[in-house]
Amino acid sequence: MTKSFTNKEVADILREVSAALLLTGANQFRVLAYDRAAESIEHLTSEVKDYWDDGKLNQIPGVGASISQHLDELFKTGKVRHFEMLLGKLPPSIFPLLSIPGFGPKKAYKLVKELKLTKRENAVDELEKAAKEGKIASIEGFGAKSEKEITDRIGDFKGGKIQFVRMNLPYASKLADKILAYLRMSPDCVRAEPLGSLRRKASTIGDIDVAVATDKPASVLDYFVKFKGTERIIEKGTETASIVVAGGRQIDLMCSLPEGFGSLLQHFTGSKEHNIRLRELALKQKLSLSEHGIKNMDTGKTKLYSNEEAFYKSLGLLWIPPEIRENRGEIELAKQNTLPKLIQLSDIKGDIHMHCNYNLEPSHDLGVSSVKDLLARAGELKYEYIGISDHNPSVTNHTQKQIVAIMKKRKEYIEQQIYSTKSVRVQIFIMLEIDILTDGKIALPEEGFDYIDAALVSLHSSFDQDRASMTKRVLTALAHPKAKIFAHPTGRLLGKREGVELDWEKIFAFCKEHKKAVEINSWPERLDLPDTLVRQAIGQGVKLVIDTDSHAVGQMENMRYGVDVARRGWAQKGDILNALPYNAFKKWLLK
DNA sequence: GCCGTTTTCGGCCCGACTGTTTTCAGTCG
Repeated sequence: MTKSFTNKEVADILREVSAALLLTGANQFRVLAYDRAAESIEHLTSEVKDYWDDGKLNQIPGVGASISQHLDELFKTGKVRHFEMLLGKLPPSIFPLLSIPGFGPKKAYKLVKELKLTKRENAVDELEKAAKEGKIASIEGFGAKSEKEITDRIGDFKGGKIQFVRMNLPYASKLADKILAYLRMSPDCVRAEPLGSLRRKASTIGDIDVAVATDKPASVLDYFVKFKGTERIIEKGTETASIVVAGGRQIDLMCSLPEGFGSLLQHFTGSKEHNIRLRELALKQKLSLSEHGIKNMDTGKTKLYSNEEAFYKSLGLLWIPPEIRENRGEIELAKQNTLPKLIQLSDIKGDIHMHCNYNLEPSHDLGVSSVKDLLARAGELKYEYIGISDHNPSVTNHTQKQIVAIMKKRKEYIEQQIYSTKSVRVQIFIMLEIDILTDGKIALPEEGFDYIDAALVSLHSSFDQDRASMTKRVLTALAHPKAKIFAHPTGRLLGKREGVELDWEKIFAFCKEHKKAVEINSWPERLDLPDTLVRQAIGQGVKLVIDTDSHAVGQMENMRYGVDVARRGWAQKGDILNALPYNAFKKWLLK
C-alpha cells in the first residue's frame, strides 16, 4: 500500500532531517544537501509522488541516489527508518518551532533545552508562554528585543497574520502590479521590476519580491514602508526592506544603483538552483557572482551590470528567459547558443475552449457571455478563430434522444449567431467539452457527434482511481475519432485538489501516435498541464493547445497565464497548435 | 549527500539583516 505525501509535507520532512543533522554535528554539506532537496521539492510544479510513480525522483535537482532511496521507503511504507533514527536523537519539541519564521535549528534547540520543552504538540504554546513570562531575555544569546520578537512572531504565526499558503500567479501578479505602480510614483525610482518566482512566472508564488533601481535607496525604502496597505514592517536596512500587507502577504524590496541593476535583477530572479549552478560555473573562470556584480577573484575588482544581457554575456552565456531559469539544462544550451525560442502571447491565433451562455442543460456550469460577445472580444484580441466548447448536456437528466435533439438545436443556434455577426472576421468551431465517465466512455451519444466539429474530453469525477485504471479510462476516451484534445489533464486545482495519477509516458505516446493534443488550461486555479509535464509532452513529440476555459468574456485575458506555463515548459511556437493559422489548425482539428 | 564539457573524487554560492555582540552567529533568500 503506497502512501501519499504532498510536496510541502515531503519538503518539511527533509528540513527536519537537515535540522537534525546540523544539530548532531553532521558534515555541513550533507546538511545543505537535505536543505537543497527540500527547497527543490517544495518548488516543484508537479507532484513529487508522480516523479516517484514514474521512477524519476533522480531527475529532481538536488535529489540523488541516497535521498531517492529514502523517499522510496517513505512512499512505500509511510516512514523512513533512517530518518526516524536521526530525529529520535533530539527532543521532538524542536521541530514545530522550525515552521515559525525566524527560527532555525540552533535557536529552536537552545530554547527547547533551556526551557525544558519536551512535547511536540504544545512546544509553540509553551514557548509563547515562556516569552510572555519574561523567561527568554535571561538566556545567553537572547535579550529583551529577541524576547519580544519571539512573542510577535508566534503571534503572527498562530493568528494567521502572515499567509504561508502560496498564491496563484494571476492573484500575485495583480498584487505585485499595485506595489510596482506605487513604487514607480516615487520621484527617486528609476525602474521597478518584479523578482523571484513572480518574474519566472511560476504557477504559484510564495511571497512577492520586487526591485527598484535608484540613486537614493534610503529614500525609496522609507517610501516603500509607507505603502498604504502596510500592516507590519518586518525589517528595513540600507538596501532591502520587508513588509506585510493587508491579506497577510509579505513583500520584499531590494534596491540598487541603476548601474548595478542588472546584477540585482539576475540574482533575485533566481531560481536558487539556477544561480547556484551559475556561480559554480563562474568560479571556474575565477569569477564570483553576487547581487552587486561579478568579482574578478584575481584583481578583487567587482564589475557592475546595468542589464542582464551583459551579465550573462560576461559568463559566456546568452541571456536566458526568466521562465526557464530552473537549472534544467538551460545554462548548457545558453553556452552553446542553442536556447529554444519560446512561444509568445502574440503567437496565439485562437482560443478553442470557452463556454457560451446558450443553455444546453449541461452537466457542469454554463458560460455567462453570448456567442456574439465572445466573437467580438476574439476580434479585438486579433484571433483568427475560436471554439465554442460548452459542457455536454447532462446525461443523468436526459434520454439519449433528448441529448441529440439539444445538440442539433445548439448547432443551429450557433450557426445563426455566426450568420448575424458577419462583421467580425473570426471563424468558429462548434465543439463540446465532454466528461470522461468512470469507465472511459464519453458522455455523448454517438449521434450527438454529428453536430460538432470536434471535442475536448476531460475528467470531472472519480479523481481517485488508481493509476492503471485512470490511464485506461483516459485512453479509452481519447480513442474516439472526434476526441481531439485532452483538456485540463491532471484535473488539479491549485491549493485545493491534487492532480490525478496517470501514466504520462503512455498517455503522451498515445497522443503522439494518434495526433491528439494535450491542453494547457489557463484558468488561474488550474494552469494544467503543469510546466514539467509540458516539457515531457514536448519531449515525446506531443502537440499542445493553450486555452482559457473562459466562462465570461473578461476571462479571455487569462491566455497569458497559459502562455507562461507553456514557456516554463520550454514550448516553442511549433509545439502549440493554436499558434497555427486558421486553415492549418482546421486541417488538424477536422482530420 | 550531490554532482560532473577540466572531475566518479573532492569540491560544495553569497551577502543582507538582526540582535547581542566587542567581532559574530543565526536566519533568510
